[in-house]
Amino acid sequence: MDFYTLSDKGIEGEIGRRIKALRLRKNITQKELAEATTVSLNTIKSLESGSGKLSTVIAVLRELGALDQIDNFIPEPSISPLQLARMQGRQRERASGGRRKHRAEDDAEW
Amino acid sequence: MDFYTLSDKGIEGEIGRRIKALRLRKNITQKELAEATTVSLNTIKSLESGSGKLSTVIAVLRELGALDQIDNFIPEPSISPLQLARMQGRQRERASGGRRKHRAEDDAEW
DNA sequence: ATATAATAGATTAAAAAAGGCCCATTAACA
DNA sequence: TGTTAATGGGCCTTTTTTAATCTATTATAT
Repeated sequence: MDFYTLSDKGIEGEIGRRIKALRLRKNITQKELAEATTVSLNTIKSLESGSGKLSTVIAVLRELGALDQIDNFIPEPSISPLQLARMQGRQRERASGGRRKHRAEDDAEW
Repeated sequence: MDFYTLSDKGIEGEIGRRIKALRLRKNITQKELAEATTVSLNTIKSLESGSGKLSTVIAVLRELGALDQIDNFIPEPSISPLQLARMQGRQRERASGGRRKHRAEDDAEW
């Protein structure tokens, strides 16, 4: 599935559908899920239709036993040897290049 | 990394840190990211500290070129042959068992 | 070493989500 | 087939997020 072909709204909807599918696979009702996560039934409904807070997603995924997926979601970005060399081993804390007239094309170089 | 050992707040923080790391890896400032996603600078700050809406996460991940990760995040749940048989091929649309006195232990059977 | 851009934090108002409640529809049970 | 629990949608109030702006700190380029 290529999410880049979808609009933001489209992606939200797809995520909602998948969460619902996860819940149904465990045969849990929205009400049960709401009670288990201590969020309201309304919030579960909204989430399954695509809108909600990040914290809600996390609470629900925990209850559905799908928390480990988050690791793939936003993986710990690894540092390229090239960058590591350029920065003498230190981690960059701020984006930079601001004082340049024309910012160099972002080097996505690896 | 085992997210189940973290609290919800802890996970939110970790996600924020990873998004920030993704941004820094591309050497983009918060301001630039805000303009590119048409969300405010404030919202980017908040997101990187762990709070925000699902829609904000999506917009930011799109801009950072990490949208494809969502597929792993909440994978399309596959149906087990067992369940498929029980339901005569139809997809379940509602959780059930509600009319039972004591709900059977959720069969996570595959 | 200095200058400055990047970032964190705080405040106020507007927008959206969350929470609680009610009503209508219908999938799934018996 | 009849019953009813599960779900969706609306409405209202409370809480949280977003947005805009300002101040303070400090990493980074020169």
